[in-house]
Amino acid sequence: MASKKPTIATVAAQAGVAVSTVSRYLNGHYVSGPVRARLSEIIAELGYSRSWTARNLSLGRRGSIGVVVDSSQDPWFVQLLTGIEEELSTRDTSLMLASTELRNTYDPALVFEWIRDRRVDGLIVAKAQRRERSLFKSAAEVGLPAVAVVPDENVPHAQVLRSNNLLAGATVANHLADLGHREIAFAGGPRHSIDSQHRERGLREALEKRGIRISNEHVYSCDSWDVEAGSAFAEQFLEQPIEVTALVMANDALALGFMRVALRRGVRMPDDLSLVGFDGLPQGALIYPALTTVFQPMREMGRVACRRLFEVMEEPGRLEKIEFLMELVVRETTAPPRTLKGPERRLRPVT
Amino acid sequence: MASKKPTIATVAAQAGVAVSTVSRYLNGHYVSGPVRARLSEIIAELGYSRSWTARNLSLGRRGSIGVVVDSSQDPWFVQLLTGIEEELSTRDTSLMLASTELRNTYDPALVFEWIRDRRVDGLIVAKAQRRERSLFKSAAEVGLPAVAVVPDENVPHAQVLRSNNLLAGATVANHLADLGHREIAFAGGPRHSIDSQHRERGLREALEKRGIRISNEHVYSCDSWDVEAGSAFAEQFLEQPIEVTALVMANDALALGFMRVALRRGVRMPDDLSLVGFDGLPQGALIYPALTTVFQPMREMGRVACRRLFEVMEEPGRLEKIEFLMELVVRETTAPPRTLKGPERRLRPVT
DNA sequence: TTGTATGCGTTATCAG
DNA sequence: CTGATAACGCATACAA
Repeated sequence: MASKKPTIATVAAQAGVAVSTVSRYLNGHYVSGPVRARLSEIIAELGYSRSWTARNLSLGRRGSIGVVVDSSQDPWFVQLLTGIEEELSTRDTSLMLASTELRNTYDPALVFEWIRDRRVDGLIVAKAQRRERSLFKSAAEVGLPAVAVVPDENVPHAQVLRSNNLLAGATVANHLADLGHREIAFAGGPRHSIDSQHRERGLREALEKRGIRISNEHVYSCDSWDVEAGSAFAEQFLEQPIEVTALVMANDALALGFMRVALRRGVRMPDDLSLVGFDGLPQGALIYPALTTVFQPMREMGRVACRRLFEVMEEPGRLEKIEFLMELVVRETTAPPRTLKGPERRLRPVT
Repeated sequence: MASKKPTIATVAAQAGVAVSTVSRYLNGHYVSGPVRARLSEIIAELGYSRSWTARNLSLGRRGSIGVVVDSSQDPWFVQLLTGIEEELSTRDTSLMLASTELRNTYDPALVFEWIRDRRVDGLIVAKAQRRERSLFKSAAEVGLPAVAVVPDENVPHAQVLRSNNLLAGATVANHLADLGHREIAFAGGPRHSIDSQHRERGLREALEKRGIRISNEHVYSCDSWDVEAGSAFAEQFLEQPIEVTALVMANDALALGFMRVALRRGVRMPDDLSLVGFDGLPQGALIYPALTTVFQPMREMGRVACRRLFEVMEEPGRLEKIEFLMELVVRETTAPPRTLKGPERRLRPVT
């Protein structure tokens, strides 16, 4: 039973050198060969390891970063988190989580506390919206580095990681056009969402290049980005005969919500309707039929976000924008359209 | 632009008292009324807030706890994490995440480092298995408090949170019996899993009380707990005509995996087969048909795990076992069995 | 290359 | 009730 945890002083005494020498050794600064050897030996023997708290205090840092998101339950976020975790595991840094909607109502108070109290060395904010503006602002005011991952908004005060939604939309367009679809609908997220707009625009423009137009009456929008909104949309959309052969929804969550209702009402995908989402959530692959989607490298984004944050923490540097490409993942909800105009267009509601 | 961040000394000077007095004020110890008032005023005016690093150093703690799990992607874990987060947000404590299977292979090295280096004040280990034994052991050796959340194993050195799987199994039994099922199958998790065994036993015993026996050839087991294993099982199980009217799977992930394959092969639930899982993952409610399950209060367990950990951190206390009840959630995959023995038992594979 | 001295911001101890 | 002062464990100018 070790009497007490050895400190740098214990090691120094044992080795007959000054603590500063040990400190230098620990940090890989100059120490003579013999001393280095002796130290390494003693440290091993003592089972010494330095105190991160003391180190942090001395270095004037907190040793932890803050990660902010609407809800840590979000499957999208979970992927991002894994990336962050991966990067963090090599960095002697812990993380604090803040779900701004932890209790069903938006409450960023905790994050503001972090900023005010300098509780964290940096901030990663996922999917920031307009309401997060003031948060970035106060972070910037106290010189706290921040990176925004796929913010659906202009973020003037932070490093920014984005996906190329325009290209993503185009990818979908080509996929559907290749399959032979010419009647296509788009259901966006909230109207003001830039991401949604980009995905739509990418889709439309690429479609137009191939001579396909999305008529305005086939463009819809949902009030939020979540599964429920997708279901609500489906209830409406499926109320009347389907006039298109493919439906593109602005993200996977919406699409998943749509699918549940559609399946329950007897709409078969891709037979009666091809469906595409965006994001590439693992969930989409676990259901039947598996959802065709455009994959966003969330995990890699998590790693990069973290790395970039550390870069800026070490030396303030310019604000950067980093862009990621999304990649089409064809699964089971897309197929060539069935001969249209037949009298037997199916839509049999479940009793 | 604030010249520098005010420290406790700044406040003390400004108020004309000693730092120790300010410290006492901060910690709610004895200070006279007038001083208290003056201090509160000055602190507000200065925008002072104390340094958590310094505080931690002085108190000899790390200010962060470690949370260990196979994979932080696990939807079950995500629920638990939310509970932990909730509790943590009131506690000036951050968390470190360790996924022991972050890189596809089991590697608990990081956690052992935490323990050796005393990087954390406590440990929450989710779903510990036999392989985590040594981890709890070394934590105990250095006096690091640990709590195990639904370990599938005996854990001698930690606080333990469990669910009553026996009762959960019985709940399912009664539900199915009430619906009129008499031919029931059970597909467990890994053979050595205690949880799986308990769920099975609870099911069997309650069923037997109602005069229903599960024949041994209708008891299966999967190699792991995940979706893929469920799918693999389905491929086998559905190879031959279904001989039961209901199937109970040992958790939701397995059931979800089963469903995907079953649906693709044209097996309809609950028409052709009733299906039940355990855990109550949100995912189960988002698909069609929604999965009937037995809900485990993961989020509350997260909160309790965290609270209990803090209790033990503050004063070592005895090892405790806390038990939670699971609750039947009837959704769409269970219904009365269709008249059996008809010639028209359906099993139409998709081409 | 190494040692000395000081700072990091708090808390706790122990006189007053 | 309040004020010095010593930890807490490490890093880093600066001197040697």
